[in-house]
Formats: sequence, C-alpha cells, structure tokens
Amino acid sequence: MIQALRGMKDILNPDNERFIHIINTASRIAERYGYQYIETPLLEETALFKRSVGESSDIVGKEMYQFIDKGGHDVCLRPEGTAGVVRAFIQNKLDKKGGIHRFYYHGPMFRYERPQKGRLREFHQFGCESFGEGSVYEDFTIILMIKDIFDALGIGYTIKINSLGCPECMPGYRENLVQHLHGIQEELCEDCQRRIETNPIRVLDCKVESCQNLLKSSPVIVENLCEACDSDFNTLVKLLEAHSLPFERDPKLVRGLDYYTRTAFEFVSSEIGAQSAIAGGGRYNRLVEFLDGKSTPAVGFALGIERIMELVKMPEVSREGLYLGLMEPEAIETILQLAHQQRQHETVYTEYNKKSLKAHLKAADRLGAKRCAIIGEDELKAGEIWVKDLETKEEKRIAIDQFN
RNA sequence: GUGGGUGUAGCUCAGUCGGUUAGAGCGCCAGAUUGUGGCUCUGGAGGUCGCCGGUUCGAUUCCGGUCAUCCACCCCA
Repeated sequence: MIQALRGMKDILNPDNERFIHIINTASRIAERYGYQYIETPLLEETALFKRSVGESSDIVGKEMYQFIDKGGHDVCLRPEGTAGVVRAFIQNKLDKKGGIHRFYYHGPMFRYERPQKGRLREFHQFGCESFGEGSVYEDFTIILMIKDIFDALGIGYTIKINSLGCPECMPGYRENLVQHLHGIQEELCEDCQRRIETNPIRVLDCKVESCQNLLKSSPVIVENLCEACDSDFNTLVKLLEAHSLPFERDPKLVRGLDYYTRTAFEFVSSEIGAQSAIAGGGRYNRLVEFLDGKSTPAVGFALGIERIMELVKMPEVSREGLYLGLMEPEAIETILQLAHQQRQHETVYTEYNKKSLKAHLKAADRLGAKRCAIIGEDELKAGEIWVKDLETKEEKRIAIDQFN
C-alpha cells in the first residue's frame, strides 16, 4: 500500500470541517480589517528564502524541500508565507506605487523536520502581511485581529511580546550581548557557542537550563532600545493593557526568522503539547529592501492551522439536506431527476440501490439529512413520493411534480 | 539528525509463559418489525497478528534487522 509521505496528512472526515471553518473565520475577520486575498506560488527560487528567512536559521539551513528543477533552477517549496508575499509585493511594483497594502493568504508550507505533536512536514498557515504602515498602531491592530480570530474560534491563549529594536539600536545591543556571551562562552551549550557567531540573539531563547542560568545577567533588548523603538514598545504595552489583552513581556522571545524588527509577538496555548506557539509574527521593516524593493515598513503574522484544529470549538450543526432513495428499481429515473432539481438549492444524498425503508432511514439519519424521501411500490403506482422530516418526525406523501 | 514508546478486525485495545479454530467493545450488514431512523435483542461479514530474516518439530508470541507511526530534543506555526 502506498501511503502519504512522512509528516504529510490527508484532511478529511470530521477534520475538514474544522479546517475550513478556521480559514473562513480568519478570512472573514481579515477582510473586516481591510486585508485582501493573495495567492502566491508554493514553489519559489531558493534564493528568496535564503535572503529573507536568513541563512543562519534552521529553516534555511536544514529544513527546506530544496531541489534543482529540470531547467537547472535551484528552487524550493515555501517553508513559510511571508517571503513569497513580499516578493509579490515588490514584483508587482506596489513598493513604488506607495500607499498601504494589506494581504491575507492561507495554504500549505513545507519543512523537512522530524514530525511530532503539532509539527508536520506539510502544514497549513493562515497569514496576513501589512505593507506601508510604520505606526505601532498597526502592530497593535494586527494583534487585535488575531485576538478576534481566536475569540471567534473559541480558542484560549496568552500573548508574548518583545521588541527586537531597529538598525539604530540593535547593532549596539548585539555587540554588547556578544561581548557578554564571550565572557561565559566556555560554559554555554554547544549550540549556543555556535549561535554566538551566527545569531547571538537566539542564544537568549535557548531551552537548555544551564544556559538560562548563565543568561540571567545578560543584557535585555527592551532595556537597550533607542528612543523611537522604546516609545513604540511602551505604546504597544499601554494599548494591550487598555484593551485588557492577556500578555506578558518575554525578553527571550526572538522570532525564528531573521527579518523581524521592533515588535515581535507570539500567541501560545498550553493545551497542544511541546509545540505551543499557535501564531507568531511581528514587524519587519527591512525585509522589503533586503529583497531589492523600495524600503517599506511592514508587519505581519501567521497562525498554524493544524496546531489550532483541536482547540477550535465548532458551532452546533443541525440536520441539513435531503436523502433520496427507492424501494423499486424502476424509480431510479425519477430519483435522479429529483436529485438534480433539489440540488439547485439544497444538499442531496442519493442512494441508487433498492433498500428496505428501514435501511434508507438509517442511512439518512447517519448522513445527518433533514429529510428522507423514498419512492416505494405504492408511491411508484400513484406517481407520488413519501417524505419524512427526521427532526419533527412528520411524514407525508405528495405528488412527484409537487415535490420541492 | 538524536532519544524513547507503539505496530493484532474499519476504530479502540485485550491475548498467546512458543502449539490445532486469535478475542472483546464500538462500527458495518442482515433479521426480530412483508414499508418507519436514534433504543434493545439475535445472527453475520471482516485478520498475510507491519515487513524481512534467524532460532525452533512448530513463531502472531522469542531474537535481529527494517519500515511505519507517536512523543520528546533541536527548531518552529
């Protein structure tokens, strides 16, 4: 038997409803916030991700589905959504056009990792990217939008926030940090020793306990921000407090991708295993110019659909649709004709085979149909159809041409 | 990439200290009710015991390997 590749799942049966419900809910809310749908290719030039996500990240370093296509191009399946949207933004010259552009998207992402709870090789994200608005109010608004989405889905969460500074203050802080880290280098774990050179900020996020103990005295980003970054961060904190959003400051929160500046945030849930981040995002004012566009401030986020699937509270479902069946084979033409007629305005399940009334009712019940309509011997002779409402239990016989 | 757990019916799992015909619950199909769903009762269908090899008179059971899957590390949504 051929089965799906490791870490790749079919979405069917009961899960497909949750999946679609999440996308529909998030899309509806994003549109209310002025976002427009964008679809970008799943496959992009590898260089796009190397330059945006960053060579030092694990995503680019070892998790990409990368290959050379038949034309000799180095391509890879997108490991995340932002890079492609930014590429599209630049390619379509929206950076030069100016103004504000807000996009939402959803679709599969691919990372070659060892699967575990909440982590797949092919997974789905819903994301938003806002271009051209540099105000921290936009950062706040985007967090508020995620809150709206999770509230609408009935999901509990806490928010973690941090600021990653800007070209003004980050380099100084970074240097400071590197110096401090060199001081304790010997005692840090192997990964952290490597990170000092490649991506020192990530050391702060190390999960190794001994490292965390050593890092207690290390400089904190939010205490070393320049005036503008500091002011934005304080404004964000005040706004979150004013709107009673449950958040905590997390100086160790370093978004995994290199392009973030200033605001970084994460929504986490304690109910889904070790992979607790259910949404993450932040501001990335420098990415557009990194990818050869005109410098444009931007902020965005993505949420992991599979990670929130089991947390979503689905709305009550009521019986819906019509079941059509027959007890005399000659009625099949009528059944097919009625099915097509009714499908103009409702869901119709048809059973082509002759079955007992009991079997039909049982099948209709199991499908969750509202009505069960059957043509049996008597009805066939009379040109009628028997209809039962499975909720009210009301039943009647009516002429075929009166059925609706 | 590393570590650990688990592979027996469609699903959840028992079980076999190595022995003839491998079980339960749920689900499915049928009947009880010659045309009335959900409840009940009765019956039935459904299994290469993950795969390959080794030990053995004999392996679903023991051993080795392999594959798959789950959980965790790393990292991230």
